[in-house]
Amino acid sequence: MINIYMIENKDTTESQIFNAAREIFEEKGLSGARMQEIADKAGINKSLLHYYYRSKEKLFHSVFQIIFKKLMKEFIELFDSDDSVENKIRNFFNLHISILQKNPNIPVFVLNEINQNPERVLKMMKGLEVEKIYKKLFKQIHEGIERGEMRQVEPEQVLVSILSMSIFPFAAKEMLKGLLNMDAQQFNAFLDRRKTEAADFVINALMIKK
Amino acid sequence: MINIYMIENKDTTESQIFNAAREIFEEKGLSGARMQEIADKAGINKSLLHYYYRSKEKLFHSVFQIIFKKLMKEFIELFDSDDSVENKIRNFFNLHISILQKNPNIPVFVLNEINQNPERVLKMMKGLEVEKIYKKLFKQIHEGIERGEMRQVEPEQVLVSILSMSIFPFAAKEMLKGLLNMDAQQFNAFLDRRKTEAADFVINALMIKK
DNA sequence: AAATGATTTAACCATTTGGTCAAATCTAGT
DNA sequence: ACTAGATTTGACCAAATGGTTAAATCATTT
Repeated sequence: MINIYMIENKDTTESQIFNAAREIFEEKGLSGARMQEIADKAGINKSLLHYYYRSKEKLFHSVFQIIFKKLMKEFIELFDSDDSVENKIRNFFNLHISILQKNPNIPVFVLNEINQNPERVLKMMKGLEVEKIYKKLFKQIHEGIERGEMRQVEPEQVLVSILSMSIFPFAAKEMLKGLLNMDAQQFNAFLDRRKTEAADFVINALMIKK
Repeated sequence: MINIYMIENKDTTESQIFNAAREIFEEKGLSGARMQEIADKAGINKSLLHYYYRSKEKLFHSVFQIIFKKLMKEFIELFDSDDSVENKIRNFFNLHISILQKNPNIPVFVLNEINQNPERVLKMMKGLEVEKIYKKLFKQIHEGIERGEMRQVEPEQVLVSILSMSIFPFAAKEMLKGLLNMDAQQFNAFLDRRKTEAADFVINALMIKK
């Protein structure tokens, strides 16, 4: 079976299949994707898909699992550090928006599948130490409030706001482009500015100014 | 439970079909929905679907159009008023989160379809006066900045942040429940608190305190 | 080069699915 | 009651789709 480090290896048939499947599934979702289309994109016979991954469901599961776990690991690494809250927020928006600019389809893909099949995702999350995403951050926020440096906020709300502000613009990309009347280039520049603007926004919402 | 997204006349066959289609499409999306399933839910024959709506695509289009336009109208009404920025923000989170609590599937449904078929959505938006969503709000923010009451923010970023913070929690609902270890009831209470917490958050991010 | 096991292909298959059609039934106007 | 038009049904169809299978080909070992 494929693992996270094999995605890059473009030589093997298995990774060719995997990468083709990843592209198609990201674009069209589970029910929208066609096995024939994946085979075509991988440049192989449809039977070969079933030779490596016995069914569409299994192929999808491998693809989804790897993308989802990678995403979660990024969140965890960033928020589980001993860095200051302010630095975590700045680094998060910077890094995370940059990653999604290169993989703009991931948010809708993941959100859609989560809604379609919550059990799968919940099971996956149990395998990861997801509480690492917020454990330290929440403690830091509580301390900040006690010290009188931060407003009386609910840490869960802050975390959700941070995730919202970085993920949603990608999920709603096409709508926002239409709404704000931007072309692809302008929207990309908007996202570049957002890396610091969103961080400033959150920090100002959080901190009590002197 | 009756809410504004249901079409008024519940008696006619057409509205029965429409409501069944709305439920199934919201849950499973265009490619995931089955005409037979919609017919079953409407309590009618599958042929009747094709009698009223000639094809799956046409049925989907009617459903999507109505949901999307209603959604946009809400945004417009709220932001196009002469209310203060602060009131607009408070009213928006209050009203919008309440509506989505009753229709929690709409965000993923709409976001997914927007990504699948951006042209359809863009065409729809041209029919509405979408610029009304931000025209007055942006002017108010610019004035607030000039008066020294608001930080030097980019109005577009603020609008996107507001939309993110209210819509994303619904799109990511199942993931957030898993992440924060909440059951349905706890998550609903979380959303209730969010109506004011999110508004406070944005207002604090925006305003310069004395 | 023969044998063996892994990989790849082409031809099929069964089911699902969106859609059609002609007949039946119901409704309203005369 | 009769007719015309709208509504509803059940039987059917063609295409699409996920999946299977047996045979062919390739690579490796002996």
